[in-house]
Amino acid sequence: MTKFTISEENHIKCVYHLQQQTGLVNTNALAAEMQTKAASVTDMLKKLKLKKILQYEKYKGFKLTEMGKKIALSIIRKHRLWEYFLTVKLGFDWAKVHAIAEELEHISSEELIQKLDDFLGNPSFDPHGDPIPDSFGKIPTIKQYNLVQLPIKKKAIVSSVSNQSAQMLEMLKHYKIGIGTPIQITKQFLFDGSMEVKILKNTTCILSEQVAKNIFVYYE
Amino acid sequence: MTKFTISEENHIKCVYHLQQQTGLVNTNALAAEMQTKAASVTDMLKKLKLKKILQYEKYKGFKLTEMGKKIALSIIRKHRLWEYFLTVKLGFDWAKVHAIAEELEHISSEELIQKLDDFLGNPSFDPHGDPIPDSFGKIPTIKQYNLVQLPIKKKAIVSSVSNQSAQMLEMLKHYKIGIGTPIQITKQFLFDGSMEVKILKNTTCILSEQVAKNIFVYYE
DNA sequence: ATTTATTTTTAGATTTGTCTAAAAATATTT
DNA sequence: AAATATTTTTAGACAAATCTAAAAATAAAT
Repeated sequence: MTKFTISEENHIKCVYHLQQQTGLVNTNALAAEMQTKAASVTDMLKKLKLKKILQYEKYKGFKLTEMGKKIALSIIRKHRLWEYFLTVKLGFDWAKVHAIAEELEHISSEELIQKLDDFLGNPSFDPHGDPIPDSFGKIPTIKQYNLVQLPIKKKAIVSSVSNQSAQMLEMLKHYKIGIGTPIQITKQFLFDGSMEVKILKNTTCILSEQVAKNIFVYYE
Repeated sequence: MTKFTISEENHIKCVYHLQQQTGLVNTNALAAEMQTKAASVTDMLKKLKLKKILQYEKYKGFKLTEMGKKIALSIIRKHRLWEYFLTVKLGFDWAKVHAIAEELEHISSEELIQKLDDFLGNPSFDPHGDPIPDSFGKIPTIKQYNLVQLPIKKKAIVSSVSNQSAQMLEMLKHYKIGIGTPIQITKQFLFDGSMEVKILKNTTCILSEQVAKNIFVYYE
């Protein structure tokens, strides 16, 4: 795979995210997302078209080629693996990891990413609950559930937490619930939606419905 | 501390290394080391002088200011911590880590480096045996010894290995000797310089003088 | 102490990524 | 469908980091 500049990589990644929502992407949308000007985007589009990253007709909008998608996914893979590393291994707050991963995702070594992936235990989701593509660009299709949806007694793994307020993080820290923690609902209290949850194999705790619906898990 | 471009950082680091050997650095030497042209170096020198990183008089050679040294040391710190991470945590060969660390050293977050340092257990030496400056730029002065110099029975920590041939690495892997491994000489055989070495608290092994002089340790 | 060689700097060009302002294409409204 | 508004592209400029070729300063050699 050819090498790209940081600016090129950022544009590719951004087009990928936009076209997930809208199919075809247009110049102004990309400019807004990239915090740059439409004219600059046009320049970049020409360059990326030449490199066969984009299908692009003047005034008509654009989208990634297969090659372009592959590159986007490899950048997203790096980003999410680094985010996982920063939170799970270095103990960063969820809120801070994105900006740092924006830099780390441009480190080029493929071997580094493969080894990092193994070191982390080949996680399927980053700390924000977004799936981590594998080295072929395949995105895991395992469904995520929040704890309200999780069947009782089913063993599952915490994959993400949607509400990342300080209070929430504080609470999770107290109960030693983190990304990758094995978890199991042992009892449900229907009158208020709260539940008893077994963590690891040790502790149990009671979580309110309010909290439970913000904790996401997957199983199998 | 102000922000610098990757190119600026690389020049600063390079001047630091050169002035360690020669005191004053001259244009051609830096150009050679940076794999660039003398004219490009002159341009960069002007820029760095303006930013008060260098003391520089036309045609007279140059060296870093105190500020410049501080910045150089913070880059070197990052480089060596990442090298340590790559070998000890990700299992990279010594030979491969330098190139990757050249990229990682430019990631800007100070908090990242502080957390990485803690995660690694605040190591004093990188896998090549070079000292890792602390967050104030202080370089550890603890002396390193090779195993031939290490007093018998003295408990020490493996800090680096100078001969990084495949055979050597193979052997170290087999005996589970790595950076950070506690080690102790239990017996010396004067007739051939070989020695019996206790590793961790478990295994012992016999190392030839040839091998022993390539393994570096520190204690206290 | 001249001449010659080496080192360093300047002057001017190039590439990359960005910008502004104006022109061109497309969309929307009356 | 003509007028107006919006979007997109072009044209030309600029800063950063590099280069080549030539000039200037310094060092070495006769």
